[in-house]
Amino acid sequence: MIRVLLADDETMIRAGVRAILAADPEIEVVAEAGDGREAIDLTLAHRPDVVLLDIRMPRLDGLAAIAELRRTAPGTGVLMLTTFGEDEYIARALGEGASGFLLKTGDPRELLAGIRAVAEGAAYLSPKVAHRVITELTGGRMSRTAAAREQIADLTPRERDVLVLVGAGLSNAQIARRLHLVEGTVKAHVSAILTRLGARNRVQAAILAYEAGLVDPAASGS
Amino acid sequence: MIRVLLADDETMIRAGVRAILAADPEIEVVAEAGDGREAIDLTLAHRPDVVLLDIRMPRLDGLAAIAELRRTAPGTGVLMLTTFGEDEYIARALGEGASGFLLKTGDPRELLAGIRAVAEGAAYLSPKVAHRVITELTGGRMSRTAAAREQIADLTPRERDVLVLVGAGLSNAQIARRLHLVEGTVKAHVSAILTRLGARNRVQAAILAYEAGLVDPAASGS
DNA sequence: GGGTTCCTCCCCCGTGCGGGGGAGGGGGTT
DNA sequence: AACCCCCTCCCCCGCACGGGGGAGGAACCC
Repeated sequence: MIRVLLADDETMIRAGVRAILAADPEIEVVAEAGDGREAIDLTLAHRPDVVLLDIRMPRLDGLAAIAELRRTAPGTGVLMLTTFGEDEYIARALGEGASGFLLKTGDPRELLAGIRAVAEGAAYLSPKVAHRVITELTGGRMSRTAAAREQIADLTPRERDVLVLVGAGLSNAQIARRLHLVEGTVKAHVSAILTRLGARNRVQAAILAYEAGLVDPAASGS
Repeated sequence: MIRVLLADDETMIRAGVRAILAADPEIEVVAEAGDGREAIDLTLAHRPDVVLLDIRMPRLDGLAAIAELRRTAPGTGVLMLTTFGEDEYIARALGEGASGFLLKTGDPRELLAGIRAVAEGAAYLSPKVAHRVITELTGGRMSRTAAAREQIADLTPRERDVLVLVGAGLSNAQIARRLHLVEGTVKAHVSAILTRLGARNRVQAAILAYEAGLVDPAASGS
């Protein structure tokens, strides 16, 4: 028997999910919450196997609730419920410790499959977002990264050297010392970089470098 | 009916998987391959819904096979089979386009659940590796992101507003117009941001904002 | 009431940034 | 040979940036 807690501020959604889950004899909804705070309290009281968590909720939103749930009830699986188009939260939610993602627009069978998977400790991503999420997670931000890489590809090698250091937050003088150049030369390179990348200032160039994966984050501090 | 292709160089594994899948009336093993090359040829010939792919195989290993499968048979779901301890391949396999991961030491029900999930287009990660993989994937930048988030957390709300625009590459004057402020006020905020974040210039602040997920990439161009 | 923090705005001032243009040498291609 | 691109360095110049310090009003807490 899989015990489920259902947290969503929209009662219609709760009713729908409850109806779907009622059809499965192995799944039992033990409690329902209307906001994040309540979801945490009821989780501690009922100790469900899986918490279905809406991302947007009053008082304490789903994203913040995950972190607290992972601390206070580490054995409980967290499955996020989301509306199509809220992709930007997915990576963060997974980072906070969510085990899966379901689209509210998805097939009822996905809901059951997702709950089963999470109850066993597995991770489950809803079909329509699975590929996007994986490429985003593994790629760093693949869609943007691709564009950034293309732009950076037609920089000269030396310009890329300079761009890396720009991306680390170094001044032209610091870059000059690092590359054994005169500051004027660095300025010339930076100007060339800006025009080639279509960036208006070094901050935008730095962001592009960062998106393309040129920046070694460990070096950002030095 | 879910059509499955089974690719593994060890016949014992194939026999075991076949036995498990035989118990499920909805799943049919349409072909078996002993190496990666064969797996690709048979996939093109039989067009299965899901390919179960061992990571280590002769001729063409599983990792290389994924990439080719994604190109030649994009509609086919790829589910990796792995022995415990091969974690380092997981991230790369997912990056290549695999939809899931199963441990050979796992419960038979995981195998069935994973195949069903992947057949529907969802992603499935085996229980014992799910958490590690997610933390590793998000962790690539999560470790830094966590630090960046903490630093940014103790900015005032208004300072975060400014930082977002700094991260988009806007000048102080542009930020002032956007926020209906005088440029001097923006400069005061930026100065405060730099000292609080320990950044030496706005580029480093922008990188921190970017790492913390504050920057909306769509806005970077304006 | 006094205290704090935040937000807003003001001053001055030094310097780093970014655009303009030019110039020389080296390494390619045609 | 002539050509083009890359890398290096030089000049000037205007402006944006970043640090310093101060100040008033609003909101909060003790």
